[in-house]
Amino acid sequence: MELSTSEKILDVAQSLVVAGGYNGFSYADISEAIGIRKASIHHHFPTKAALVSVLVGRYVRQAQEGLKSLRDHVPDPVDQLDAYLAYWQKCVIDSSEPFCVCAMLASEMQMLPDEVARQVRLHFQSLAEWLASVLKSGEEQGAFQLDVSPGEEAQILVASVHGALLSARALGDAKLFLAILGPQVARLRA
Amino acid sequence: MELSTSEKILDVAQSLVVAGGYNGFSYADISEAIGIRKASIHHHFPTKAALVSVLVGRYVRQAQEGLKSLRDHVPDPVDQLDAYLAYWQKCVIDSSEPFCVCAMLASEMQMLPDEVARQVRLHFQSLAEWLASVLKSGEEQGAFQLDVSPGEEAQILVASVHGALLSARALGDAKLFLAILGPQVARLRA
DNA sequence: CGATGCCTACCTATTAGTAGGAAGACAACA
DNA sequence: TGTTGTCTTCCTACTAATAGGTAGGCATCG
Repeated sequence: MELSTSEKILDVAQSLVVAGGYNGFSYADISEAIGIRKASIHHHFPTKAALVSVLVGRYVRQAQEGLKSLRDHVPDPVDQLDAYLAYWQKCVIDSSEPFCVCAMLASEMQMLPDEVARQVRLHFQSLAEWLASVLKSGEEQGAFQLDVSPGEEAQILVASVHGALLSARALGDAKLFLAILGPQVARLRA
Repeated sequence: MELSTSEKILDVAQSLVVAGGYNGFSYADISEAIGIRKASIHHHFPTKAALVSVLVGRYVRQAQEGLKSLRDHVPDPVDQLDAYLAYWQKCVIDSSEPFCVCAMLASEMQMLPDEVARQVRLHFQSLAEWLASVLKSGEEQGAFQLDVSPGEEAQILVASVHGALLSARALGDAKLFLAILGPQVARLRA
């Protein structure tokens, strides 16, 4: 089935945000990409702030669903963590989405519309919570051995993932992502 | 002594880049901040690309000088690493420069002028090299115990530092930086 | 003198956003 | 059945503000 126009707009806008952030794209860019007039985009999303807010909302929801289904369908916490990292590794390798929308926006935090900033903050929190719960389960099963609390270890992982995405992008070296995260998860293993 | 106009321009532009990236500021912003006309800025820096290139060049040079003098004046590799992290911790805590210029620009890599992208890439490389040499010295002295090679461990640290800066910014929590980096350097200690 | 620093005044392209209309889909209804 | 009326989608055409950048003039200083 064909994608609806508003979904096409969101898809294009998302890849533009990933590429250049909130100030790195315009309605004209989207217009050109999907063959529609600028005014038609305003019909679907009255302001840029509203567009990005819907976009981030969708992204956060999809991420939460993905992480939740990972916890539900993959039994082993070690495999859950591996699957999460494999997702990003794939994104980086095939350049389909070589950066996290919320990480991108977090770097521009100070100039984001309030609502978007709030959403980004919540995403960082819920991601850390998910990782903390995975690490805690793994620790209880004796599969992980943590130096600090699951919550603190989760914050380290969140930072490592985003930092590794950034390094890979900066150096144009997709393999760098796993080179950084590999040792980081290896040391968690009991 | 008074700062020269071009240094004032660079200072303001740098804090604007840190806040919002390459596309997050304009000549008008600088003009307003230092009380000078837009055209006068063009007199000092003919194009925005040239301005940012000079700005990044200055930043990279200062960083290299700082790191070099740290290696020269601080004997212990462990103290060298601590001093490097203390520098960023201070920047984050007092909000003087809560993010790395090159990390900010790295996130926008795909839309940067070629010359600036090159400079950012080089900064990431030289930072990793410095950290690798510090880690190697520390390992040889028995002060560090590394799981992987100094080079790989350095890439992990670069990613951790930038990721921690990003998390601290995203959550608006300055203490998060050290909460992430503390355990990371602790595990390196023999 | 010439170079430097800063100015006024201007330019063109692009920005986000608006007003109002045409075309089609889809009911409700006589 | 045809005929409304409304809703959605997209359009042309426009706006005011801002973007980066240019031309040329006026002081000042070595």
